[in-house]
Amino acid sequence: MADLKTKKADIIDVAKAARVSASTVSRSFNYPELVNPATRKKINRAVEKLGYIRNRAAQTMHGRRSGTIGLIVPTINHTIFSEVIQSFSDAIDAAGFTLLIASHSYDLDREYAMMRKLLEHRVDGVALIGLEHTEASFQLIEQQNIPAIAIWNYDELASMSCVGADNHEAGRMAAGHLLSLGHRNIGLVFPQTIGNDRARQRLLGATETLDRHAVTTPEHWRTEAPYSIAQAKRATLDLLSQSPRPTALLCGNDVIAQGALYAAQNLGLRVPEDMSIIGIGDFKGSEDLEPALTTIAIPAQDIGTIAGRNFTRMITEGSSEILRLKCDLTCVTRSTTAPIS
Amino acid sequence: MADLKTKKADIIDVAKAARVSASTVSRSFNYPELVNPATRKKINRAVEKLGYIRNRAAQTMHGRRSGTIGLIVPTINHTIFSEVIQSFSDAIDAAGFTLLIASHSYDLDREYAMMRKLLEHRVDGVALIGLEHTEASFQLIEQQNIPAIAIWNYDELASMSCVGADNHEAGRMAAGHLLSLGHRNIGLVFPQTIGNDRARQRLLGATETLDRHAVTTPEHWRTEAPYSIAQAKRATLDLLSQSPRPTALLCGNDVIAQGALYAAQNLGLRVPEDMSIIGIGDFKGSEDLEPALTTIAIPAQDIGTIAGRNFTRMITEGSSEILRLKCDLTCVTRSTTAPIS
DNA sequence: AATAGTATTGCAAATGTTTTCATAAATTTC
DNA sequence: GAAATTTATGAAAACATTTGCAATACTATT
Repeated sequence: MADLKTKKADIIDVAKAARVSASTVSRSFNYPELVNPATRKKINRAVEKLGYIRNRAAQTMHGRRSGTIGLIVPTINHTIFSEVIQSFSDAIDAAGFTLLIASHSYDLDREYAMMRKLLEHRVDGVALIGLEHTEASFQLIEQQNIPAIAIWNYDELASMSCVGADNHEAGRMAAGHLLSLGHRNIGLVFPQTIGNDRARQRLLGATETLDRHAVTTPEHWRTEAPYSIAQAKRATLDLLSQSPRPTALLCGNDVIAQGALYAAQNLGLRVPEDMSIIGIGDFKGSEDLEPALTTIAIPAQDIGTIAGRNFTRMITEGSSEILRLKCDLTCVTRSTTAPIS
Repeated sequence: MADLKTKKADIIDVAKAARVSASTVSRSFNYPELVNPATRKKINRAVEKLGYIRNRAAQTMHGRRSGTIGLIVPTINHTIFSEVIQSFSDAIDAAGFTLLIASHSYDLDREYAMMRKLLEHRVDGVALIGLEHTEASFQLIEQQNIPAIAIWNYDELASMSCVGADNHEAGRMAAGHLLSLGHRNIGLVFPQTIGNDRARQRLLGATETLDRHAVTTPEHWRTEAPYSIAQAKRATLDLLSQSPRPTALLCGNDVIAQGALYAAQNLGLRVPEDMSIIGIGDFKGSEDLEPALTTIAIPAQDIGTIAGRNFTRMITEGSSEILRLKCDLTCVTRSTTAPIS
C-alpha cells in the first residue's frame, strides 16, 4: 500500500526504491527506449508501489513545456461557447495538453488580467475568442512572445492566428437565402452592434446584400434585441404589430430567431407560410424547435477541433507563422422559411 | 520597451535592474509589508520595464500551492454543466485560483486518467461531478491525500465532501406537485437509469411518492427516453398514442420534458388543460418555452458558487473534514401544469 | 553616547526535475 | 583477444523561485 510517510514520493524516492539513480528514472519516463527493459520494469514497480506521480511543475521549471494551454472566453455558460470549448479541449487533450480556462464576462480589461494570470502558470499558448482585444493584450502577447490564437472569427487580415467563420459572409448568406425565396420585405432583428464585432459584421453583410438587390428596409423594420429569447420576442412583437409587415425576418442569431418565432406565433402568424424566419448560428436546440429553425450554421465544433489541432501543432513545432483558417458556413434550410406565396 | 534578449526576464534580472537581491524581489511580491516602500517602488519599476511575469511553476516546486484547481466533468457542452462550471470558475477565481478543466464523456475510466493528469500538474484540489466514481479514483484521492469535492449531488452519507441537490427529493417534489393538482394518472418519461445515479434517484423518489399515495402507473405509462429532445418526443408520442392516456407526464429532466411538450402539442393536446407536464432541472430556455415549463429547479449556479467558495476555503485552511452541503430545490410552477379538470 | 530593539536586506540552501557529460559494461569487429 | 562501438547508467549542474538565518542599518531609550 501507500507509504504512510507524510511527504509524497518524489523521483528520488522512486530511484532509491528501484536501486537506480534519479537520472535513470527520469529517462525511463521521457526516453524509455534509452533504458534497459529490466531496469524499466523495476522502476515501474517502484512507481506503482509508492504511488508516485510526476511533477509537471518541476519539469516546467526546467524549461520543458508546461503542457497546458490557456483559453479565455467571454463566458463558459453559453451553448455556442461551451461547444467550442468542449471540442477545443478534446483536441488539445489528444495532443497531451491540459486546458486552463478563464472567463471575463465580456470585459476586455478582465481578459487582459486573465491572460497575465495564465502566463504566470506558464501556459504554452493562449487562445482567445474573437479578434477584438485591448491594445494591452496584444502587446502582452507580443512582448511575452507567447503563441496565441483567436478562435471563432476569421479575418484574412487578422494580425494574429485565427480559426473561425466569416461573420460578414454569414450575414450575406442569410440575406441571400431570403432573397432567393422571393422575399423583398425583410425585417432585421439584431443584437447591439457596438462592442460586438460578430453582430456588426453579420448585419453589415446582410444589409450590403439587400442593398445590392435594391431591397431597402425601412427603419421601423429594424430593431435591436438583447440576448434573450423573452426580450427578442417582445422586440419582435413590436416590429410585427406595425403595418405593413415584412414577409420575412432575418435575425442576428438563433436565440433572437427563437424569440421572433414565438412572437410570430403569438400573433397568429403561420411560420413559414405567413412569415419566414432565419437565424444565424445553428445553436443546439434550433433543430428541435417547432417548426425547426432555418439558420446559417456556424460549425462551432469544427472550429474548436481545428483550432485545437493546429494550435498544438504550432506549439510543438515551435512554428511562429500566422495561421488563418476559415471554416465553412452552411445554410441549413429547415422549416421556418418558405418561398413567398 | 521590452528587451530583445531572447530569454524572458526572471526574478534575478529584476533584482539586478532594481539593484537588490532576488530574495528582496521575492519578498516584495509575497510579503510586501516586509520591504521598504522605496525599495518596492524600485522593484515595481524594474518589473514593469522588463515585462516580468512571476513563474508559478517555480513557486509550486518550492512547496507553495499551485493556485490551480482541477475540475473533471462528463462534458462541458451541456447547459446544466456549463452553468455550474461557470459559477465554480468565478468563485475560485475570486479566491485567486485558476481552473484546470478536463472532460471524460461519461467514461469513468477516463475520469481516472484525467485525474492523474491533473495531479501531475499539482492542482491544489480536485472537483468531480456526482458521487459515482471508480474505486481507482477514490483510492487515488485517498492515497495522494488531495482535497476533493463532489459537485452536483448531495448525499448525507457521502464518503467525500459534496455540494449539490438531493435528486431523490427532486423526484418526490415533482410527484408531489402533480398529486397536489389532483392528478392520479401519471406517465413517467425518464432517461436510462443504469450508470446514472441522478436519474435513478429521481425516478425512485417519484415512484415512492406515488406509491405512498396509492397511485400506480401501469408499465405502458413508463417509458425510457435518451437525452435528446427529438427522441424524447418520439418516445412520448408512443406513450400518448395509447389509451387510456395519463393526465400528466412527469419527466426525468427538462430536455425530455421539452420533447414531451412537443409530442403533446403534436397530438393536438392542449397543455396544460388536457395534459400537464413537469420537468426537473430548470435548464436555461425552459422558462422561454411556450407554454413555459413547470419544473423542479436545481440551482446550478448556486451549487457552483457554494462549491467553489467552500472548496477554496477548505484548501487554504488546510481543513480535511468532510463537508456535505445540500442546496435547496424549488418547484417552479409555470404554465405546463394545471389542476385536473 | 552606548544599548537595545526593530526594520530591511542578502546569502545560501532547498525544492523536484531534466540534461550534459563522463564512465562503465557489453557487444561487435577485425 | 584487443580495439572500436554501442548501450546503460550515474554525478552534478541547471532551472526560477522561496525561506531560514545572519548581518547590517536605523531608531528609540536611557
